[in-house]
Amino acid sequence: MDSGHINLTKQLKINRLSLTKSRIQVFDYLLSHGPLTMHDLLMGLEGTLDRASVYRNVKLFESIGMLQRLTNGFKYSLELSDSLIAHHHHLVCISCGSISDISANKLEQYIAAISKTNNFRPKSHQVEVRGYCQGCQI
Amino acid sequence: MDSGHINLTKQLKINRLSLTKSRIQVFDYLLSHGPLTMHDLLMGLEGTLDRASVYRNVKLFESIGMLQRLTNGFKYSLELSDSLIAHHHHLVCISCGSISDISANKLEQYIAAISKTNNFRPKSHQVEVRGYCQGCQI
DNA sequence: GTGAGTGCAAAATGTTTGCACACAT
DNA sequence: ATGTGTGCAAACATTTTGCACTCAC
Repeated sequence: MDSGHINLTKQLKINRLSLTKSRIQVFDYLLSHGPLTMHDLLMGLEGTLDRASVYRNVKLFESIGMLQRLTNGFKYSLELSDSLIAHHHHLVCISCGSISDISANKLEQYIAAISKTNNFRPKSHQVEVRGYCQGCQI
Repeated sequence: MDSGHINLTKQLKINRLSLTKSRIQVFDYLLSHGPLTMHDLLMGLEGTLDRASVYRNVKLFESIGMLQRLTNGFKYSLELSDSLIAHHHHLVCISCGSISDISANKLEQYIAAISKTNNFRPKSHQVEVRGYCQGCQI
């Protein structure tokens, strides 16, 4: 899907970086799979792409703000940033490590309201809820 | 200071874990040095404590909810969690760097509600709003 | 006394780097 | 054409594990 690469192409162009096959592959994989561990990303691209290239491009995407890293215990997950996908927050399972996205409009409203009450002009915010996912509540 | 270990002792007892010298050392180090990288923690305890024990106890503290890992730029930091220090959130000014505490009951309630809707059992959460404080909104 | 916790050293994992070749512009 | 990006393999860093010994209860 070329249409899906518009953002990638644009971001790379802005930063005077080449649009390469590797970068498209990493981007596509991130786009089609939610928050991913580096391990999963490496596995998903194994055989197609060298580990070093995955690391290099993840780092590069991070440095130009296309990608964010969510830490979770000793592990972390990767996902495209808000500028590329809809703004959302996270439910992090402290048992199995899975991370789910949640969109919570009311939460946004409350944050806006609280900020206003405190004469604060919000620019960005981050909400992370840690606990047990459905499968880990045995 | 034995008084500082009351919480540690209690938490360990609740979880039927031993109060050991290593655990006291890790706890004390976290208590006296705010958010820390794992590397800093290891360095700080080097010579006193084996790396493996630090990892094991950090993991253990985390598993019983005494310790939280925070995203700090692209690294992670460790710090004692809300169960040991007063729960609150932050308004971080990206201009002057000032940080205000906020307590937001509605936010707490809403986070609980969202979790329920998602069949998620929350244990802790973290909210950070970044923006401009009153004095910096010129 | 006994099981949980520790240090040690080695293994397993995860990440980075140097270099020669290949590809995007 | 030429400088950027890549694969490969080795170096380096981080985290985990097995085992025998020690300590907390």
